[in-house]
Amino acid sequence: MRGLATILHADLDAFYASVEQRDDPRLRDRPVIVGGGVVLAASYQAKAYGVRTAMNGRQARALCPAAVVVPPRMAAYSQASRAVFTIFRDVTPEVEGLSIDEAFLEVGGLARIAGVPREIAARLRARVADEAGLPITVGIARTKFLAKVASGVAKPDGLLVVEPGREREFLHPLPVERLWGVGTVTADKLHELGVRTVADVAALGEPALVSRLGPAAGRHLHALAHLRDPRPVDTRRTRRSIGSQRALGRRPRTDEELDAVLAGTVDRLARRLRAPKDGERGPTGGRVCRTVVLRLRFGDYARVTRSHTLPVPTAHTPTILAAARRLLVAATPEIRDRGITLLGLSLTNLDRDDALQLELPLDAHAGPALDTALDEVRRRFGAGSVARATQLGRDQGLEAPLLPEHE
DNA sequence: TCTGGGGTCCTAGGACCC
DNA sequence: TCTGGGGTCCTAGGACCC
Repeated sequence: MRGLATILHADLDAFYASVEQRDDPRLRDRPVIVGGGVVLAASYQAKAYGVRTAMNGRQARALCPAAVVVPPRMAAYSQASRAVFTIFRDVTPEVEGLSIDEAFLEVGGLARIAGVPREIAARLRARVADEAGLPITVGIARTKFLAKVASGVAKPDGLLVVEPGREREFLHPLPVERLWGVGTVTADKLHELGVRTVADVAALGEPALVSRLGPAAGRHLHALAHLRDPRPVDTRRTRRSIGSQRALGRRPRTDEELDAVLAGTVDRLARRLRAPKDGERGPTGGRVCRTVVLRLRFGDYARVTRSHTLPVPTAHTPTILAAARRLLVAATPEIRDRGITLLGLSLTNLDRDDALQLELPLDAHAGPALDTALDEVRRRFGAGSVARATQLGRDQGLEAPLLPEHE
């Protein structure tokens, strides 16, 4: 039973840099850059000099010579994130994490016990400041999209409510670049159509947007410009892929070096699959993957992917490594040709690992160990499951010798 | 600008099946 | 013998986000 949707978008400000300023008083009120080769985060004092996330480190230091550059401490950021998400979930169980530092909170049902949304958000901001020591901006609206846009407008350390009925006057004057989902490419395409504000988008009409941006993006943007966004806060979203990649520099690499990097990457990823940490999206349990994606960046910085889908989902390191190696070997001639500057791997098509793994002695055909195992299968998957599994095994050409005929 | 590392979602073409 | 539409799965690439 959801009441009228009221959605908070809570977004920590300059997250990594704020954690550094919190943990080292000497950094407070000073320009701080997290990351060396490239800027992972910049404090607002550094942003004032034009420093931006993802900027080249040398360029950033040139813009802001007074900045303190600190190496990232990912463990500290994870811990800070968990503390903040604990506060979120204390406000409402309906929390949907978007990333390490932002989430949607549905507070529509809380009016009678917790007050109006502005009060709920003000208390949330105060608690995050007091208990986690971090600045956070909150946008409030009837839809996710507007809440997200509102927090972006209110940053840093702000609170902005888009009042019901006043959505259009808030949204339409904004430049299209403000919209969630519009990046440089889409913004350029819109500019070519003479579109600069959201009002221009709304006036354009869906067919024109679809023909320029494609069906999904066009329809989506058209709906958003007309304030239509039915997406509810979804607490159950789970990860769709995990990945890891490493920049390799320009130096030539031997096949052996690349294989070692690949093996290390597969090992880390497979471990994460089998035993994921409780992340901002809540406990995930064991996972399996079915598709292995090799990511390469050549010497000229062009990127490609090569993928393979396995017949059966797995979290088995050697199985994943074998698939990844085949992809890498197939790409080796091109790598020799063009050089390689990045090697990465993604595991996608994730699913819950709900396969029941039971170890049985080899001679268990009719023994009590088998009966116990089959009881467990029936308990977990229902009375007919053993018979279905037997048939499935036959269909796939397995003899299914352990499964009794009479089921 | 000599360019990280972690993700999400969409598109398009080909294979394959009915 | 040729042609048809609909649907799913796989692969590769691209835009976008933090």
